[in-house]
Amino acid sequence: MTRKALPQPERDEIRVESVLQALGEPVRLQIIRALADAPEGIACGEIELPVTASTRAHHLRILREAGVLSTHTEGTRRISTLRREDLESLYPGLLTGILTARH
Amino acid sequence: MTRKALPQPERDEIRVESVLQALGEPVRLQIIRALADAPEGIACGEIELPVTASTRAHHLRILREAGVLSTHTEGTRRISTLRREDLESLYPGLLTGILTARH
DNA sequence: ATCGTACTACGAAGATCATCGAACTTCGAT
DNA sequence: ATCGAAGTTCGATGATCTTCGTAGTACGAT
Repeated sequence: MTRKALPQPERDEIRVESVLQALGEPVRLQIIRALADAPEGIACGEIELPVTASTRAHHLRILREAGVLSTHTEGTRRISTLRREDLESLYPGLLTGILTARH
Repeated sequence: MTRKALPQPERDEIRVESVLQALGEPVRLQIIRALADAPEGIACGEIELPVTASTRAHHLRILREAGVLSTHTEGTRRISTLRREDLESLYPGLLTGILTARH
């Protein structure tokens, strides 16, 4: 089984603006909440979403390029995980603030 | 001198999604940073921004309707203040996280 | 080697958004 | 009562974004 990480910004390349823009979309917020409940990561197909697979891939790419999540391949699957440490170090409290919100 | 508050959502009507969407825009982030440095509030014309007055008004309205800031009139001027308490209570750490970010 | 699964990349369509100028309102000052 | 300053609203324009279907890639299993 092969394992490969997809390109993503280094911690010091992450910009608030991009992170907030990435998070300010309902579907992507849903993805983040799903990932928060799965520290070991989730395959993108496993997240229940009201959009097609290609749209799903689009949103995951935006989140990854913003630096919000990390993705690596495991066979044909792509496992995504929240970049909790990086986000917490850059914007302490932001993630928690978002995740603890009533929804 | 007349004083009147402009319509804005109650604390329990504020939605994360709207807040994040409001904050995920460069000009609006600039406004928030300016407001954070002025606890007593700022007249919208006093914030240096690379946009015209009407665009400025547009952004302030979005921020107000999202529940991020509060606006009241003072004569012909409109003073805006960050809704720090409400935001801190709803999403603890979020504002601080954003404001302490390198930019 | 062929097949199915999981996912991505591309191009198009429609929706949403930022921006502007022009017209209008409101207030304070002359 | 007229003027100027501060700010808003409206409609239009162009840019950006979400969404989709189709076609394609990569991998594991048969």
